[in-house]
Amino acid sequence: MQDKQAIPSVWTRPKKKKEQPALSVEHIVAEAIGLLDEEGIEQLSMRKLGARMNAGATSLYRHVANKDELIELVVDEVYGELTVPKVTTPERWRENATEVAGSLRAMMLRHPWVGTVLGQVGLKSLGPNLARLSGEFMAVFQAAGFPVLDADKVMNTLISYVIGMATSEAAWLQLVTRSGKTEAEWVAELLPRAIEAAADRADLAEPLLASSGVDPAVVRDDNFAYGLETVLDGCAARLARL
Amino acid sequence: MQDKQAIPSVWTRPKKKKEQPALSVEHIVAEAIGLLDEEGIEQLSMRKLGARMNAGATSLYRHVANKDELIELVVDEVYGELTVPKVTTPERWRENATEVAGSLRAMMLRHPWVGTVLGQVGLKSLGPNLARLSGEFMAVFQAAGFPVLDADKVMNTLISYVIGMATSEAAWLQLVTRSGKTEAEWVAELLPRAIEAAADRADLAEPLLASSGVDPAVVRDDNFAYGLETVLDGCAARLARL
DNA sequence: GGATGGTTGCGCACACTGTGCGCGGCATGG
DNA sequence: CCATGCCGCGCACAGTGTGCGCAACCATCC
Repeated sequence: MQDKQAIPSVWTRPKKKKEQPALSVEHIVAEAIGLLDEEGIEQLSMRKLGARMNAGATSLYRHVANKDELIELVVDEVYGELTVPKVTTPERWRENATEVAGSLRAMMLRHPWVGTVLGQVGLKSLGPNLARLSGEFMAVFQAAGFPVLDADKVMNTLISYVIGMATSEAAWLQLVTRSGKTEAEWVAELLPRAIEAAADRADLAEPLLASSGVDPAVVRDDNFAYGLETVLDGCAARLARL
Repeated sequence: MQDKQAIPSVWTRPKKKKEQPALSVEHIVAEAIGLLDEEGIEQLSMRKLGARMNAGATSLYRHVANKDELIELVVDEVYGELTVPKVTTPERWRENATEVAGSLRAMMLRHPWVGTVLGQVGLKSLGPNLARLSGEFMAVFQAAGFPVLDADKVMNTLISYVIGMATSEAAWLQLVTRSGKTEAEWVAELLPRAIEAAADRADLAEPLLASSGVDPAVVRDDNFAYGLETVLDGCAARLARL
């Protein structure tokens, strides 16, 4: 146990310093995202994060007020992965909205912990990235012809759908990957039980059977696209009604 | 410190037993919901829950496998508060869907912690109440004329929207109530900062200003209703397109 | 030069968490 | 009457977020 340098003796490397970029908010946030992607939200602890950066747990508190603030930073950072396409022509609002919705969903599936965390960070966060995004996304709907007040509500509607859907998908995905089995194995295992549970209503089993052979990821993609089209149809109806 | 009865002496009430219904799964779940409603999710601990029931923390483990299972039970229990109206006429599917969406949102605002927890309990739960509900809700859309496969997807779309919207509302509500201030005070305080942040895009401030004087709860109700109508319009379009 | 003051990393400690283990009392059934 | 099961509980362990104060560094100024 004496190997811990109680005294920085002469031959102990005085630590060239700066060999590591040391700690910084950006670095901490980046490593936190890495840890979250690899191990999930409930495995993120300040101690573990510190260890991953060859640092003590409490050292992080020099750069981050507390864990909640860290999470706010992390969430805004992943929002930064999203980009809203520049509005080309007003007629293309539907393609633009589809693209934004798709990239938001993709981001939430890439970082499955985001969904579980969104409910906890209130709107108090509204980091710079999210602020920029919502502004750019608003522009899409305004260009489409929605008045500002409507554009705001329509945008929230679409985002709510995507977040709701993707959160549920991500929870499922985390459950699957944590079990070690593949998604297809999981549904194959769950399917007979579900069918049995709905034995009295044979029709309820039909959607399950219909997608029994297909790649579950494709099924999820289709379901998402179906709902997205439905919501966009609703937006279009609103737009037509002026 | 000797007051702890190391030995149950004769004059120590041998505890008439059964004076309390003691511990039971139902009782535990009910108290957990009470604690969650009062203090929020991060304040729920087995020790605190035990104390609230005049019991030790670990006593609960006789009836509940672990905290995660408790939460699954609790979530299914609050799903039990929802009721799906009996299908009257197929034409009334829209009213029926509106009613279900509204009661789901109301439940999630009554129990603001539900949203934060939904992302964590995967579909692994699917307790009896949720199973019953989705079956009954499916029936509404089938009666409306949707084929089974479409009814399933349309239902998921609607639910995703409601959950996404209500989760965000609930997070905001929890933030507000935890601060002690009223919702109106909060927005009044936040408004100038938001307007300043969007100084370069004056039109972005318009939605904020438009609702500056109104009761925030009414604004939220309106926004939810607006999005709900939009989604239902999309469903109607799908139905018309057969 | 040397002193000074601010910044950074860290060890320690505290209050708290979920939960496995085993004890001792209780109710029931033979 | 004893035996068998159940139930509540105290103890203990590993792990958490985080406040406090020390030690080492850096840049600045006398």
